[in-house]
Amino acid sequence: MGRTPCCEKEAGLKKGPWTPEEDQKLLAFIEQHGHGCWRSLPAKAGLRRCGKSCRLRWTNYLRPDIKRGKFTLQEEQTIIQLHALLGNRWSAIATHLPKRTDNEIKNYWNTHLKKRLAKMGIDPVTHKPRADAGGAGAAASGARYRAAAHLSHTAQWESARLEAEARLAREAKLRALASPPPPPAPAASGLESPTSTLSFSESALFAGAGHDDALGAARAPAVLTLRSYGEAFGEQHNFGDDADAPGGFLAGVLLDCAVAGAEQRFAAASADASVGEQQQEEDKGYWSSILNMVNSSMSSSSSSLTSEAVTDPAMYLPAAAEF
DNA sequence: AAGGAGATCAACCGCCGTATT
DNA sequence: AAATACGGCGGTTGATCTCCT
Repeated sequence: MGRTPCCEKEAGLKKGPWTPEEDQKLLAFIEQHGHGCWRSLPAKAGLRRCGKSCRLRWTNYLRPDIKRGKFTLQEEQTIIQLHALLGNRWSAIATHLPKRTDNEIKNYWNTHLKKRLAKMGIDPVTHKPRADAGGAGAAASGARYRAAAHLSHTAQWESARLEAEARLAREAKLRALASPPPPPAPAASGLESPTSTLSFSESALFAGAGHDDALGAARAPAVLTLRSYGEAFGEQHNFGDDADAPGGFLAGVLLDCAVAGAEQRFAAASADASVGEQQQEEDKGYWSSILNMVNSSMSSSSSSLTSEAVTDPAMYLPAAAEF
């Protein structure tokens, strides 16, 4: 009954940090044979490790397509936005950050971003200004609370959509394996995602931006979030009145948090002489870039993001601080 | 220079959903 | 249908590094 017995509990397996020799063995084996079944890999590669440990070492460290080092501002923004949408679903967030591992993103969130948001008076879990923060937080508008009330619903909506995307992708892959490949699709028709609210032209942007099609499609919701920033900004300023539009409310919360947090932080910084000028400049640049994204999408369209807006690389660059 | 505190991050642990027998 | 393995995920830990006193 069942599969062959697992030998994972086998005694004498090594734990702890990997040595360069072990890395070399694992790399050499995978380069030559691929990883195949992780369970049987250690024995074949001559490693006294469990398969799980090998898989982890490969996916988090040895894989050649891993980018290491400091996170860029754009990456930070993406993480914050996606965390607001998806919560602690690090693997889902990692699919939108090419070459970053879920473990790295999780670590970065826990050691940097979470603290930074908390310091700014934003609850890193709800992405709302903390009730006990006072100041700008206490002065939150009715719209902010209205937005908060919809947060859960919106996140669930987006989460369900992402799951549907994944399911459809799996099914498509299975179909592709079972039948000969279709002729190349026309450049811009008939490829709309059945679940995404993103137009093909928007999805295609990623595919044409140096990523493969699958990755481009996977990143599409990130664009959705950026567009939502624009929608929310319009909503907050009476540009639109579609209160039930998915994404808009959530983005409203984020934008509101960003502004309130920045205001509060700057006020605190002014009062507290211990906060250095450099830190203030960093914060200004950080939050103004978020606002810049909003403005970029606003200027191209008040209700939706055009392809021109997204293809403009300047949209992802830090804006000059104009506080 | 030394020691303590805090920050960082690689790796482990335990759980869960899916695949396999 | 049930039992079991496998792969993946998120939470947590602990060794190491860096900064501060």
